[in-house]
Amino acid sequence: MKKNSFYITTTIPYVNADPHIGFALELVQADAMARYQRLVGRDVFFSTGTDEYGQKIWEGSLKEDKDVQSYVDFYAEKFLGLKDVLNLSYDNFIRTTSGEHVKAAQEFWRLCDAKGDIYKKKYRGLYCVGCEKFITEKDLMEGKCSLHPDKKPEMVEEENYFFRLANYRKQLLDYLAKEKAIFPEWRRREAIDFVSEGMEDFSISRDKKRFSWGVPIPGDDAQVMYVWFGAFVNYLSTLGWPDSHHPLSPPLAGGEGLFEKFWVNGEKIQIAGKDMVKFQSVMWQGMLMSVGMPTTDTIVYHGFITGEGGIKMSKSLGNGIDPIEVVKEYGTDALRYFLLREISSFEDSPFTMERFKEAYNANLANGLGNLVSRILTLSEKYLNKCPEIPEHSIPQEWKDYLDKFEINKAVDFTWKEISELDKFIQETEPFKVIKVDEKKGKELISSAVIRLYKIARMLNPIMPSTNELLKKLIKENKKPDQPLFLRKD
RNA sequence: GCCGGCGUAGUUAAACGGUAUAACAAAGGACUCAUAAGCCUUGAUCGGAAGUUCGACUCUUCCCGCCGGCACCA
Repeated sequence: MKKNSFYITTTIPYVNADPHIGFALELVQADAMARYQRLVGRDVFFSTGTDEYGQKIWEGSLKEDKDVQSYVDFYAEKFLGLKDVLNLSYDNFIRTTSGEHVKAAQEFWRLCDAKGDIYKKKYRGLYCVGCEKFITEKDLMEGKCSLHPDKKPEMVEEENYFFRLANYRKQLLDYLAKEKAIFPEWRRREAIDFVSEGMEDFSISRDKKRFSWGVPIPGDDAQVMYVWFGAFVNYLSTLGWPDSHHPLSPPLAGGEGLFEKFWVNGEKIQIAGKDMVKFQSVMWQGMLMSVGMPTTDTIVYHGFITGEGGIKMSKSLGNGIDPIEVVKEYGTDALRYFLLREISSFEDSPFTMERFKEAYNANLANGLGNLVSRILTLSEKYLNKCPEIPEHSIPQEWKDYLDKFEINKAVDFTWKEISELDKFIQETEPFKVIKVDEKKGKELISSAVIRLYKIARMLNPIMPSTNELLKKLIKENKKPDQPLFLRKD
């Protein structure tokens, strides 16, 4: 039996660059799942936000010669702007620099500390004065820092706080033994391997002497929280934890707050990139175990968007795609369509404008758009009003796909219906029948309209605006004034 | 090096121990309600080699190529 409350989050990106297409994918996937769950009648809370603390941010602000707060405000604004660009339906946007979040992160720290899972330990590592940070083997070139070969790396010792992740090895393995813990299923092995192959405690603080842009640690002025530790807590602070009364929502019926309703009693889903497995499915789950909170039910990992031929997108190659530019030219729903259907839900997929245009012309202009014109032109001309639409006509197969997070398959299914409806018109020829047998012709047209409405319903999570427009046109029995999707040449 | 994934028509993908399933692109055809759209027809011997089997794209081994993980950069 499914829980009625459904909670879904994305990861929160670092605000040191413009939003890229990969994060747009994550947002749109989460949004589609949130809309789907609402469609089937569940109570949904969908959260996203930005991670604004940490060394990279600090360095970024110095580079742009900006005050760090105005630097993060500037970039956070861009991420907030995606709400309109991508037509997102999130319920809250949490910034890690917000007062509520800082408070929550500190409270979480206290709970872990009270449990005895936080301790101080000396950390020894190679420190590069040029980089002003610890460097690892990978950064070394012939024993010297690759960025500062003139400066000799020093062995430096620093005392940090550590989290006793290793205490939770067994519990984590039990957690990861559940098939539902990770989607796609085969990524679970990666997490299990990580836990069983000598997973160690991890450091959760940084010395303020080096940088201070982080959440202050309760009871220790000399250190700030390491970004990971604090950032994870956004999944709780966005629900108003630890306060039971969140400004977003007055206490719910029965005195239950958002945190209780969604984190304690709801189904909890996180969406993240495939590089996050050990962070989200291991460290974060270990932290939840420490404070005795329920773990995340399922974490769904998507692949990366690449350039032509599976090559990583990068500025130097100039093969990057700006989601905002795509939306400007093709519209929000076209981008959502492409991300949710043509990009694999789980694996890496290439995104090029050429590919995008082909998919747009074939499936949106020639496919959906043309079908809508076809049917509504006939119905406007020959029917007095919209035929009666049956209440429940969402196919179970479509729901099954979405329940497994196989968004592309759900969209494939929808497009198969579109193609079959095209064939139905081709074969039954209502446009001819209507001239010789009015009753039969009207029946055929009505049946096409009803089938189109069913398709419109399935568009709800994928292309929300198109879904609304289409339902409206069908109800009003009007053909569109302008093509839904103009062909691009 | 170790662990895992991948390599199928021009492209993106699917399937299965018994002679390969689609979509897009391309070419040709009959039609016309529609956005010169839609419909029909046409192509791959499955990265390479060997083996198991009556039979392998599907199982095993080796090789080649690509990708991810092997933690504190997020």
